[in-house]
Amino acid sequence: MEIITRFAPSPTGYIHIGNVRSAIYPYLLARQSGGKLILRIEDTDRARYVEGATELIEDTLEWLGINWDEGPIVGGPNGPYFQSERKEIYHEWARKLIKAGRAYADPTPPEKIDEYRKECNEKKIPFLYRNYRPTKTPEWEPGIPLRFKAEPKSYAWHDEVMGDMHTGPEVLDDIILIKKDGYPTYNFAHIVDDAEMGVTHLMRGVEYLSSTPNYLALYEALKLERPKIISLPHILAPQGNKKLGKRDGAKSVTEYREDGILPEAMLNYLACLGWNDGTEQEIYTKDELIKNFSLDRIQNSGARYDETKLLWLNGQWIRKIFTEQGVHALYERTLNFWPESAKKSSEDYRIQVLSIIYDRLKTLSDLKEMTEYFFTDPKIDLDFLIGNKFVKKLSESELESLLKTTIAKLTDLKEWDADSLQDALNDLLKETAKKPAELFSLIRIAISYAPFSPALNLTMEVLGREVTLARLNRTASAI
RNA sequence: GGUCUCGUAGUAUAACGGUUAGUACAUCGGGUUUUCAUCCCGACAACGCGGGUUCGACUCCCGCCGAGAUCACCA
Repeated sequence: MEIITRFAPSPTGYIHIGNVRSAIYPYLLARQSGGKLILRIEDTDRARYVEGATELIEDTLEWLGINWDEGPIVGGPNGPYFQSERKEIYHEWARKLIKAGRAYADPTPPEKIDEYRKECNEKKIPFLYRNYRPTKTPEWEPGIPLRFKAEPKSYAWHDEVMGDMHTGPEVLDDIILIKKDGYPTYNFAHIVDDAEMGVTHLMRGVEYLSSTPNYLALYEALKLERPKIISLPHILAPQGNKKLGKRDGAKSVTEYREDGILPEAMLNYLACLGWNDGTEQEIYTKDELIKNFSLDRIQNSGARYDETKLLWLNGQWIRKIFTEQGVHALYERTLNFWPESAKKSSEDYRIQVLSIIYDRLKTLSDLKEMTEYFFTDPKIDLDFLIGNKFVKKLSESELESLLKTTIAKLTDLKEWDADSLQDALNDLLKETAKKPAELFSLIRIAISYAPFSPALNLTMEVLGREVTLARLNRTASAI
């Protein structure tokens, strides 16, 4: 049997890390089995609809490398893929239900319903609308909400993540199928759509677990086969025990793109939050995730979102891309992250810088802070010298003569490459009888005035003879 | 309140009847001729509690405690 999964967001804003996993897992499952992923936009709530949200969702999925087989943009045989354009389909199914005596138009005004609810709350008994069913119901027509006529009974089902489930009749109620405005509720629409689109595996957040019996009743009344049900635990906010949401400052997935997170790292991190394959592997490519993913190893408790680990993974991925695909491949990813001053320099030079700095990057945006001095002469700040625990022991005249000796040595250097530079530096250590910590710190500060930088010889090689000597001279005369 | 779910180090997780309870991130030490990072080595640190069942329980059962979800003409 072909596996067909779906991701069905409502276009009310961006996708954040708390809910993107319900796109990732269906994607992995579909791809691993050679099945299909459907993207469906659930836009039946016109009040909450946000212009441009659909594009935001598509953009996020594309960035993560999650492509869909049916849905907006790509189309498909079961369209339209926007619920707002499927009104007639829902009405058709609704009429079947009415005909079978399983749905009724409900003329009760909302205020009356609130009263019923209050009454129950006061008596501390559960509020069930089916106990207040109107005795006389009109013919259904647009403008009147349509309710399901529930039959109180027990249900048992299997949830691929949560295990065997069962509930009593007390959870079944007359849920609204079609709203006053003629649009279906989620409760009704998703069932119709999943059936029409042939969805076999239904993955969604655990928040739907408690309404599942009502959906089961609906499948039954509609004479539909129910799909496999998979409830995904929540991702928890870093603080407290709440599910991660926009109110906790959950950033949009694509915001991480601007922050210099690689999509590979993001996908890797999110997929492994609440799922593991039982091995001790930490770094997974998309293909490895597809290959190893399995429903039965999805965690059944919530997982806390931890940005530290994401950052670590991102660093790993930066290095992985560098070693496996080369500097150029990594460079392609960095285009938007260089400091302003880098624009003057050649691409070739930027690539040289990247190849010596890449293993210090946690995010691509670190480039801005970390490479400035490669492109523009740093401001001389003698506090760097005073603040260094080795350099500060040396007197001013000593500093000056050390710099002079270094300048002389480097001026005479035949070849300006990493090896020759290292040899020269080693000679200087001998000649001046200084410790590496003293001499190298001094030189490093003089040419970069940065809190950290790559190995000295590599930094000088990339900067070039002219710039290196000029910077050493500048410091020598500033002391 | 009803119904349902979950509970291994700070975090993510492994082990699912017999292990010194494993791994990774974080933290703290140490190493790799300067710094920061990488890399390597080491340390700290966990089975929510209480009863059973069993020769033996993190693992099975019961109770408690704690946490979460849901009870909308939102999805």
